[in-house]
Order: sequence, then structure tokens, then C-alpha cells
Amino acid sequence: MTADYLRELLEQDVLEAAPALLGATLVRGERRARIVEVEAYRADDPACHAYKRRTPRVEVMYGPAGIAYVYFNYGVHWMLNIVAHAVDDPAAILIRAAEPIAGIDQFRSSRSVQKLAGLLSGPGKLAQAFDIDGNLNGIDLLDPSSDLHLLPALEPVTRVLKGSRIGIAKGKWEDVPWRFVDDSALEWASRKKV
DNA sequence: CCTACGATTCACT
DNA sequence: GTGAATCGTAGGC
Repeated sequence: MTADYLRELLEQDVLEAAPALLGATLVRGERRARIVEVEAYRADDPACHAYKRRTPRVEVMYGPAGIAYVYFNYGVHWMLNIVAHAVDDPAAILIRAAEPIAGIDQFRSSRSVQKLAGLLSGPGKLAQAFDIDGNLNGIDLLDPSSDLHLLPALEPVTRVLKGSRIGIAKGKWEDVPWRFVDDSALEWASRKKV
């Protein structure tokens, strides 16, 4: 898959683009990790930050597809999203978990944990391991010259598990199956059960 | 201005 | 399995 094709997908349909993101490599310097779990959020979906309201925080979600939407939550964690913008229909994909590929020592020192399992198995953990914070909000993740960027999967992931999203309050479309996990990489996902 | 709370994680029990 | 930590954002007054 090429970056151009991935960007096209992101521009067209967040629900198609999200599973296509599985297997992509997230790169920052020496650090590399293979994305194994994502979630989709869409403007008509009550759990989406851009639901019915255009505020300064979500402004990047209205910008071009492929840029990073980074936000802080629980007063503790940064979250990395990729904007999947269709005209007048902002959407984003939350990167939830990845398999460490390279730069393991840097992941470890950023997270101060030793075990490989659990190093990147959650959106807050992943952001911490990559030293992602609000400074990266708005950068182009599909531009290889970006400090933090994404290399599309060479081959699409064949078996994709779909489940309901994590941490969604009742009444906010908590049951839509918009969480996508690479079945062959469950050990790196944030929770085993999908 | 002031308050409530969230796309979570970790340390405990 | 439960609860605390912790702060930017949004929304109400």
C-alpha cells in the first residue's frame, strides 16, 4: 500500500481506512512499531470530540486527512489520532496499540518499564513511549520527513477482529464495532478480548 | 469565574 | 476488581 492510497482512503471513509491502518509502521527516529489496534470516531457519533460542535481543540479534525490529532485526557495521558476527513464530515482514528519493532531501549526509557509485553499496549502507553505530546498536534503523519510519521503496511492485514470501542459511556454508540485489532497480533493489543 | 469529567493507567486488594 | 491521580476543555452561571 502506498501513502497516497492510504491518504485517499482516509479522505473517503474512516471505517475503511481504520482497518487499513493495521500493520502500518509508526516511526520516530530510531523508534519503530507496528500498529495492531485502532478505533474509529466520526462526526455523527456521540463519542467523537467533533460531535455537533466545532471547538478550537478539534480544529485539526477539520483539516486535511493524514494529519495528527493529539489531545490530553484524564489529566494524565496523551492520545494519538490520525485525521480522516471527508468534506464536512470530520473523523479520526485513535491509535491504541502497537508491536515494538525497533528502538526498544528508547521505548523502555521513555516508559520506565522493562517488559516488552505492555510497552505499547494502550493509547496512553504508546504516546508515552514515543514521547508524543501536544507539540505534535497537526503534523502530517503521511509525510516521511515528519518527526513522527507512518509507513503504510506492505500487505493488508488479513484477519481483522472487530469489537466495540473501549471506555465509551452508555448512550454514546458504545456498541458500534469500530474497534479493529489484528488477529495475528493479539499479544500486543491493549486487551485480549475483542 | 467555576466546576465536572473524560477515547486511561497503575498500584493495590 | 477497585480507586486515585491529574488537567485541559467545555459549558453553565
